[in-house]
Amino acid sequence: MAEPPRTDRPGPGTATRPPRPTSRDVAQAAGVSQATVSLVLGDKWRGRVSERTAGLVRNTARELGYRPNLAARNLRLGRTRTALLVVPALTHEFFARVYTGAASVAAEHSFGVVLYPSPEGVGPAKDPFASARAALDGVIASSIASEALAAIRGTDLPLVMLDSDPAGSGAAAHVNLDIADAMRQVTDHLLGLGHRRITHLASAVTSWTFTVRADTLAEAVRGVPGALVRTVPSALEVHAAREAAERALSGPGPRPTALICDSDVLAAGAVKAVRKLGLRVPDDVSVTGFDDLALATAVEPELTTVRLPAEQVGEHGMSALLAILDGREPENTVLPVSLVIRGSTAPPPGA
Amino acid sequence: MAEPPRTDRPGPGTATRPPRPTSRDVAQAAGVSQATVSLVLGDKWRGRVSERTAGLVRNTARELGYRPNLAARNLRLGRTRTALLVVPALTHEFFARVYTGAASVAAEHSFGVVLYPSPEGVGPAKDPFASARAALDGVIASSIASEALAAIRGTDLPLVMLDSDPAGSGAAAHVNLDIADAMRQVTDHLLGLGHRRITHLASAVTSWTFTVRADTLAEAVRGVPGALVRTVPSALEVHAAREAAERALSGPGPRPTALICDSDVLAAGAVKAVRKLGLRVPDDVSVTGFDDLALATAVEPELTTVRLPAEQVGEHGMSALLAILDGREPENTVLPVSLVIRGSTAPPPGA
DNA sequence: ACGACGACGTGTTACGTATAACTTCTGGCG
DNA sequence: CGCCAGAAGTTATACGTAACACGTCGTCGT
Repeated sequence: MAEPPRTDRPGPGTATRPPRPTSRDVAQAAGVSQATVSLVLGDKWRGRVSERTAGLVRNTARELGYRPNLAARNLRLGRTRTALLVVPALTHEFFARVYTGAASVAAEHSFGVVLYPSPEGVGPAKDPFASARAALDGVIASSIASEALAAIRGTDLPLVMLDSDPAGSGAAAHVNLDIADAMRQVTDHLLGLGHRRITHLASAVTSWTFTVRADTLAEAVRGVPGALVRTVPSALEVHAAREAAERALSGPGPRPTALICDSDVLAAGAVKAVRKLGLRVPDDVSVTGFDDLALATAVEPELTTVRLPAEQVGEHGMSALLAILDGREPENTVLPVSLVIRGSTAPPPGA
Repeated sequence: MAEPPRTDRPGPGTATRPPRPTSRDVAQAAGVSQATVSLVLGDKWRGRVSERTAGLVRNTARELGYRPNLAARNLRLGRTRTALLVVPALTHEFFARVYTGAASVAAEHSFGVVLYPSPEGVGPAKDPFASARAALDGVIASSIASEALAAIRGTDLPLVMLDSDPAGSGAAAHVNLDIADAMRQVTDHLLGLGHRRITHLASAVTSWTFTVRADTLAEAVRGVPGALVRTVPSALEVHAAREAAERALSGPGPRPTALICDSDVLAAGAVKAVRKLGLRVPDDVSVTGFDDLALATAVEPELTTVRLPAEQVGEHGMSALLAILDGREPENTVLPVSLVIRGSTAPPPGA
């Protein structure tokens, strides 16, 4: 049924639009000078313009439907009150939430946020600015390819990095999640339940946040007698994860009793794999996720996972950028995370 | 464990930035006039500037790291190559995908897309432009509150509406999904399996797309002997949906054998409700979704649902806007949808 | 030999705003 | 009466770019 899109043509449509009124038009209509209009509308008229004139100007502006020309203002002021947010993909709920947080703080300060969805992973992402058709005051970047990072550096725009390596990034500020602590909590939880054979279903893309997880996990089990960790990489997609998890569970050697997944998406795939092999979660195999997406409570059993405060990441990132633009000292923040224990983890069978 | 965020202060940080080079700086360095630089870099020099000079200018520009000042260009040209996309919330995968589609078409034409996440449902959303700190060429709006619509009309910016009532919206173009056809396919599928007692788990927000679904469903079962449809509204959230579905399944009268949900999110909640009552999907109760989100294949059983081409909605919307801005006639499009049959539907028990 | 024409550029202007610097007027005070 | 201070505006300018309308050659046709 590959029915083609139906299309038809509407009426005349393109009406000729009258030119937008400028501040000079308002001035003329109100019988004052353009400068006065600018003063009044810019709220800088205290002691410079009489109350009566100010009111007159404001009314005239409203009647004419005056809206200031942003391009002209930006040119005059040399800043745009606009920040660029660079993320791998908006369809990942985590990044959508980061955007939401950043945009809400921005709005409070009359700032805007434009997005540059850098192609996932190592994709081109050569130049965020070829595509970002806006004048920018600063950049907030998350999980970004190094070529893109270089392009940003070349612009000498202030840069805030999110959830990425704090060392040598050249960023003016960092907002990080306490990923190491998160992984430690997950590991402690599983070890405490009695699990010893653990498989780490990891993201195939290697960025700082994922590297830290693997390293922390390795370190956390060191010295625990009998503990054994294996790592299996997977693309961040349910069915890729299902296949990877299936291989991990049915491979040679003793079957793992717990799967630590780098994302709730991977965990959902892992759950499907367990079921497909005729086993049950959490009775036979425990599964943990990461992120606490909406997905985590939509699947069954609901996922034990790490709640990452995505909105806060965006909020703090934007705040840091605003501080920099204000000439203030930005704060490097490390946000705490929390383990949310739900139904996908339990003691291993026979414990 | 409400551990507060740790913060610390980085080094000096705010280095004094050298002023960005302008086209005049490039001109001086290359020993030509600013006009020539503008011609060369604007690719309008064919037959006006010698090949050699053009090359010289381009090299000098690159060496100085020249990037044109967008604000100045926008002021001069009177357009910004920027569109505003108004959506309820980016954290809904559907809208994130609409954005992605719109942004990709925009990028091909050196356009940018800025977002205005209008508070969901009837929220304030008074003025998309108070928050949209960008100069705009046009607006694309989806599922928008009527106050916001009025604010947009007041700006005489060209408006393209997505998935909304084609009648009397004042939009210059519409991109719609064939929602009625979608609901007809769902209904036919379930009726064909033998279902007669059907509950419609509907969205509590009443926008065009949801109204059409209810109307179409009512019409589709008309004349089918014994067919009975009830409607239960719910917020677009898994747990709200679970509770609504639970009430629907355990209420008085004969239990429905099928749940038609207005969203995969609602369907996921419905599945949980069925399970909680000790019943099975699809053996005891069939469940259908809408949207075909990632969620649809993450839950078990995988959802029978309607695939909505979200990216295409965004793409067509942006194309229509570009057409309008070009002075061409925009196309009003109705995109076809398709029913995806997976594991959440089956014949009713005892059929 | 002379005018015309093409090739190659340049001078100049306007876009709409914010603001520094200047003018004008009124009243008050010595 | 003379002068100054403040109130209330206005004039003028710059931000960086794009593009229109000219200039200035050298060459070619007749």
